[in-house]
Amino acid sequence: MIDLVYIAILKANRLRPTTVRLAVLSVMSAYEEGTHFTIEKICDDLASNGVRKSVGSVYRTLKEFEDSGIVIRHQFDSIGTVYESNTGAEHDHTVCVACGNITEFHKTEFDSLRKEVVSESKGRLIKHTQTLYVVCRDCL
Amino acid sequence: MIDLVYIAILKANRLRPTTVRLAVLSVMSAYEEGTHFTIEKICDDLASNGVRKSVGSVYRTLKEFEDSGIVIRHQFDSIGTVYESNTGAEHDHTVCVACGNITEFHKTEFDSLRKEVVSESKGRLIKHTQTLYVVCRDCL
DNA sequence: GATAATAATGCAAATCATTAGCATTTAGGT
DNA sequence: ACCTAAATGCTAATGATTTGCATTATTATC
Repeated sequence: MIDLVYIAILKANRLRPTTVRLAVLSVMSAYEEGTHFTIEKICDDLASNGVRKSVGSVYRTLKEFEDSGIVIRHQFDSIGTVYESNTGAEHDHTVCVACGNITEFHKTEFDSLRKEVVSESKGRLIKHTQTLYVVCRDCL
Repeated sequence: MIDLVYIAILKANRLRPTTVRLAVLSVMSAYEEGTHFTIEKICDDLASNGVRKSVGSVYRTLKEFEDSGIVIRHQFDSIGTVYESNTGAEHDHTVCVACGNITEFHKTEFDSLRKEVVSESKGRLIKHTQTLYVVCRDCL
């Protein structure tokens, strides 16, 4: 069963392997790596697969996944809340203000600059967000 | 009248100098530069000054100010929506996850890195946001 | 300065995304 | 299989923000 992988993921996070959670993991796994998706998209995809689950449960599930680090939640201006699978790879985002397309980038130079800023203020860095709002190549 | 300055600001943005707008500009001007404030704070301060205005009007006013570039709106994780007067000076933010204190910083090196990222993807940069979530010196 | 045309305001209802309560169902250990 | 704890569905509640509309204020015109 393919579900074994999902069950393992859930167990690793002390979450019981229930139908909602397995189904959400399943539709998520069909997305390309780096895909950003909404709660609504998950619900639609569940429905397309003939899985009828309540919106409330999907909200709860995504929140549990966020708490467990299985997904990361983002809030982008004029886009709203989106999620992505957490690959563990740090990255920032570009959002096209014309088409809404979201991409990721990573430049290590940013990290050292951020460390500088935080050490100058004598604080401790917990996390960061950086988003570049652009008009992408295709929309230009 | 001190109001002359506010009237000028509003006229420059094709906004009629009405009591709500003047009052909001007035309470905003009492804040230190770099202060981040909420709608609720504005409403409270209006009330403290004996100015009774509807919440709806304050929302409308702040949106108009945002559209005009008089203020900038931000959405921070676990803090929500805050505004600040737009001084025209580009900057990013640090938010203390313990006390909620918001500070600003600017490092030009970030700007050139961002330009690099955008030019590599052949897009055009419209704006950006960068927020460092920290535990500040005082909270450590 | 009075007046007509236009914009702004207050108020309450509507909206939107998200959360919570509670009765019912399901999973895990024994 | 059985019991306890957790998960689910459903609906109502929430909180922040927006909107419709009747009333009031501002501006441009005479």
